[in-house]
Amino acid sequence: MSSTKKVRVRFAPSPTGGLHLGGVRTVLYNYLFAKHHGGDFILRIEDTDQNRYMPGAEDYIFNCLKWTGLEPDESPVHGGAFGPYRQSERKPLYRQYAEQLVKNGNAYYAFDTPEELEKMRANFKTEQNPSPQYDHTIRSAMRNSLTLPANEVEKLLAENVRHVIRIKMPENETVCFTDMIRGEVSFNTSVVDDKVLLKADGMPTYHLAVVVDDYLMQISHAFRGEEWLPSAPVHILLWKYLFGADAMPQWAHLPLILGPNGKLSKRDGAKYGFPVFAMNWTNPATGELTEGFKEKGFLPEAFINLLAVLGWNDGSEQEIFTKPELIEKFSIERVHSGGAKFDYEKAKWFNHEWIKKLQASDYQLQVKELLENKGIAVTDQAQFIPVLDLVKERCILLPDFVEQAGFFFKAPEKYDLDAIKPKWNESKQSFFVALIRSFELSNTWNAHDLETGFKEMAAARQIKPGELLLPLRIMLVGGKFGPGVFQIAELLGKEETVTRIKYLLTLL
RNA sequence: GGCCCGUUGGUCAAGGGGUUAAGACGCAUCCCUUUCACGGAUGAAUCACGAGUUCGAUUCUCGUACGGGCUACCA
Repeated sequence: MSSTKKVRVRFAPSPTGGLHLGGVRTVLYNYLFAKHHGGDFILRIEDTDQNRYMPGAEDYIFNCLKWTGLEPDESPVHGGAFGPYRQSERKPLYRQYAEQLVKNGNAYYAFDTPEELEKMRANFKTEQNPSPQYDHTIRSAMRNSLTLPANEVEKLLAENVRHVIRIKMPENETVCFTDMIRGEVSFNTSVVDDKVLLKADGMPTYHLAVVVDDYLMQISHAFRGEEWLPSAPVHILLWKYLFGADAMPQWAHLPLILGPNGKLSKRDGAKYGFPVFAMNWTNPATGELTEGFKEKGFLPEAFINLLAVLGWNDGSEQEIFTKPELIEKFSIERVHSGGAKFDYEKAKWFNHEWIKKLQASDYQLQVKELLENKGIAVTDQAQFIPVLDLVKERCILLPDFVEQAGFFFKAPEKYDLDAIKPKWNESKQSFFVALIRSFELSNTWNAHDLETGFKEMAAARQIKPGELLLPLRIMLVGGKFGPGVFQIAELLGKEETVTRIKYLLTLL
């Protein structure tokens, strides 16, 4: 391992839609690795396929990075010395590398039309080989610079006939490399096809672009999803042909995050009721909305934490990690090689832990907005933080605060009267009338004194406090939930407490 | 079909030739709490299978099965 080289890693999404769990985790691992080693985290936009380009997707990606706090050091918006960071803006760069490969005999021009390719696939398709590839067994039957006479190739090129450049995969060679997560991985070149490197529109494919840009941007370590493993031999060979194997970054292929049935898809989210994208994403073409973790009520700290330990752990029993702790402890070698099924129940547990761990002031703004959206105005700012602190252990997702804290700022709309009525009687009625009186007369107002006074009154009337506590709770809260009833009364204030008791008495 | 990767409780996982095979989520029971939670305790539940190597395999090797990924002028 050459440790002299500065650590530079990149996340290279294509702006084709929302950013899902796996993508964010790849960002996270890149980010953590870079920061751990004092290196740079680069974001490169891989927009070489104009057919799949989705307006808004690039801004969306940056918004997700901002929300998660995983901001790059270099990117199309952050700048940097290795730009441009959008592959579409680098288009003129790639052709020379492809041509160099042709010149050296490692690639060739192919003039086959889409129709001809389709025909080839249909012709060679058999039961044993349902998806024939453009490989060493088939390229001799196609129209390319390997089969056509040199003068005709020149003529076609001169006439600007649409063509691509394909890599010429060697026959029966073994390509192997050491993956930082899975160790030695090897392939036989005979079974990998002659991938297109430069498309007919002059844009590079991923295969060429990733190698050229990783080289030009001096990437030291390349992390990507396991789905790229089968095309790794193409990239390894390209590195060897173009820049030398020594210059090649170290690879790590991250395990996939699985849904209930295989690779996690946004469909799984819709089907099983959990988010798959980091933030809400609306497909501009269809208007279809896919829910995000942010809007579902996850804290970014929790989101990062749960993603980090989905496929990685530090060997200890620790599960809750702050970002600085992750940066300190992360190592790519401790990432598992096996895929992990995403467990939404555990994800919620992480969020719950973080709601408890963080200060209420850290997320008060989000909660206030949630309340206001439900028509609950927070007028008393001084009470707001104490209220949140009082109820936060009951909240798993941010929207839970609406139910748990809402009644402090707006009287309940519904009361669980059925919980009181069956056992209601005259003596209880008169107790509460007296309680109102004593509350009105009291000149202190804190939970402890309230409770003492309440219990003394109950004892004097020979009623068990337990018989009275639940009714009082319903009067103040509306239902059988929430913190200690006298703590609620304290925060509610004398006036509001009395008002609510009086109102409920009229309903009983 | 071919190729590649993987496989420890339902899920995330530690461990890695000899262990009572950690821990967490979830689930169940109990304690605390005159609500709901939080917290605490306990419990059920795991090394895919078959060969080999070995005094001894969950751990190493090879097969098999199963799961997943890839197989586009998509990334």
